[in-house]
Amino acid sequence: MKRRVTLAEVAKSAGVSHQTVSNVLNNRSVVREETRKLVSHHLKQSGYRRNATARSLKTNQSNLIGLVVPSMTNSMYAEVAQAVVREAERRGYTVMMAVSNRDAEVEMSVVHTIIDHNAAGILISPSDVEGKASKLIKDQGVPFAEMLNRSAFDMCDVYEADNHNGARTATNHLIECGHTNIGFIAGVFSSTAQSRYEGYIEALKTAGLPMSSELIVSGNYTREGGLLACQQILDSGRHPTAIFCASDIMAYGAMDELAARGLRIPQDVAIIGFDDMELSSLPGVSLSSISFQPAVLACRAIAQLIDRIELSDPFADRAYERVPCSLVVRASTVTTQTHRDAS
Amino acid sequence: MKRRVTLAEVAKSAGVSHQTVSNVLNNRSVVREETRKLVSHHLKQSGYRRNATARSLKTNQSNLIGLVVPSMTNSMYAEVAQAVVREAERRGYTVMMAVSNRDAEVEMSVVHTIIDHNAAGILISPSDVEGKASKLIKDQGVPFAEMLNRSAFDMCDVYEADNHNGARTATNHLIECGHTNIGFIAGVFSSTAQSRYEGYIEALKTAGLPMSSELIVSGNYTREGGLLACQQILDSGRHPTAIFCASDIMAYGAMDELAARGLRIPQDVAIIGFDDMELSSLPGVSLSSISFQPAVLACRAIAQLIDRIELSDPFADRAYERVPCSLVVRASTVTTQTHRDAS
DNA sequence: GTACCTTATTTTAACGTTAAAATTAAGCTG
DNA sequence: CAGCTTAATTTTAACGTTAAAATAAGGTAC
Repeated sequence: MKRRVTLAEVAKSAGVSHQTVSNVLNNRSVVREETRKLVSHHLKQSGYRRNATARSLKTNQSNLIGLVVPSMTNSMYAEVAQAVVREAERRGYTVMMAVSNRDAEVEMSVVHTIIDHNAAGILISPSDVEGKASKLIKDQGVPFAEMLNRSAFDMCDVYEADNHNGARTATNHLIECGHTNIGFIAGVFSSTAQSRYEGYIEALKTAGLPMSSELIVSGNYTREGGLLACQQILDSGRHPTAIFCASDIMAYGAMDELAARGLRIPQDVAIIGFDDMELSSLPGVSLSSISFQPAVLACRAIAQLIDRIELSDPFADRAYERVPCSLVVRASTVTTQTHRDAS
Repeated sequence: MKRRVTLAEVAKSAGVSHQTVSNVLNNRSVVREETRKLVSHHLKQSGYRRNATARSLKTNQSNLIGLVVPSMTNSMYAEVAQAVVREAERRGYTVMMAVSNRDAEVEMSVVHTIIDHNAAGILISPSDVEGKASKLIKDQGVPFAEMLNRSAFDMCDVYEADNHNGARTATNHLIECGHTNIGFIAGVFSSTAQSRYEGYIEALKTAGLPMSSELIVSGNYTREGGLLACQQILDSGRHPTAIFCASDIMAYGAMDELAARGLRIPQDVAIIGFDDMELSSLPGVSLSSISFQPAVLACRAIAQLIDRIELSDPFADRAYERVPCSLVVRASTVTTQTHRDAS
């Protein structure tokens, strides 16, 4: 590990004190123009780079931001992570990334580590509904926001999709297509999963349709989980003609199972997902879904978080953004070619 | 920002010196058992957490690892990132994530930032074939490895797929299916793209098939790029009956275009990709591809990097792992149902 | 000519930790 | 019991930076 050039070394070579060099680096107006030029020259020549660690220790503010997501194999979170990382880069911040794997204990641990590194702010998509991690962050006084999921800790900025209305819209779409026996593949316990469940229930109620617990099975936000849930629903003996999946990923698993049984989509069973992932529009997939642009949401969240960090504006109102969802109809719910990709 | 408990404060409350507390924290054997217990108790009670920044400044070693990838919307890199982040977490490291967006200048900038933060090591999937970033990292004496791509800088650990053989296998598969007019959608300029191109060429040559520059078009590793390249190939007037795409993502774009033109896969045009992404196995997609488990590769790369950091073993041989690729045949190249998913 | 600004720069101290040196206490040896 | 060894602890200094205080030089007012 090669030792890097320090401020003191540059100072010596330029024949000034280290503080003057520091002043030049930080654009303090006290420095005489002539001196500034001299020092700048030596800075450039030496290839000097600020030691972010030392700076962070002294000023007690890093330009590190923590990002905690449940998973990254779900391409929605990958998109979100990319949006966050790039916006952070643009504004001079570096992202410390952590994956909680939907485990509350892991989540606490990574949040601790992030705080240990003196993060200036944290963006979290909480896995633990109780909000222990959020409480911890708040206790440590670190600016933060919740994203795509909400924990019981209800005292920070929240950015989420309008999951309830989205789920209702999806279910209504199936009802409008004439389905009366509609299965639901739910997510794991989380605010988002809960809202989507409630939206589904509300739509059924409003339409006066009966609901059956046998038609509601929980997946675990994976393709495999969707497949298993689909199996269970199909084997329930309730003969569903449509299934609403709380995420596209799980819908893919359901499609696997339907294909394996030789059931046609949508003639035998219609399918609609949630998230409208990139690949749902592939011609061979053509999965109807609920769209809400998570990257845009993430971008807003990180931008606002950095604003808060830099302005340290504790009086700004707590943000609560709930972006609208829109229905994307594709071949998995309607047969007429004309309606395909009516996004 | 709430001030955190410091070592000195714990020392005061326990009635010992700060150094003793430090010794307890670092499990130094000099501490008397009785004292250790006393201090441990006060540590726990105060909720003390090590200040990673201060520690890093003093010891000149952080437990931060930089990860630089070209993109994250490509789910292959998302998988890789997840693998790296989780293995790093497991070993007590935190990942600073950066996206270069395939821009050499951005890449240099993020690498600089990562080094500024005193990263203990860096894992990079270089975008710049010249390897300026790799040279910079090496110059700064930071342990690092290249992954999934190789730059001209040929003096570090490299982990990549056997792209050449993979591409040859893919092309041979098409040839064995009876195709003689085979298009190629290439990647952008990179070692990986180059190797895949060479594998394609070699297969054609070996089979004694003519090659045409009109059948070789470069995409940019996006679905949109694949679509445009496919258009160009189909409009060339060379009537290809099969297309080999240097990545699954681009293959998806090609499939979009084929569907738009009403061409059947594989009857009119067969398609094979590279990377075997998760969703290529969806029943409606069924894209034949070349598989090589990037997450496994990434996991090996990060594990080895951490080993190097911790053992600081400069005498260990430079690693060069080139993992084999395997052919996955699906419905996009063969019609018989029996061969589907013969992974 | 002394007192008092203003401007540019330097000196000192501090952030929280660890390494190294110094101190203290206790035990042993001949 | 002087002299030495060992064990446990404390003191000092340092990592590279920035904040705050101190200094120096030059100008202005009366």
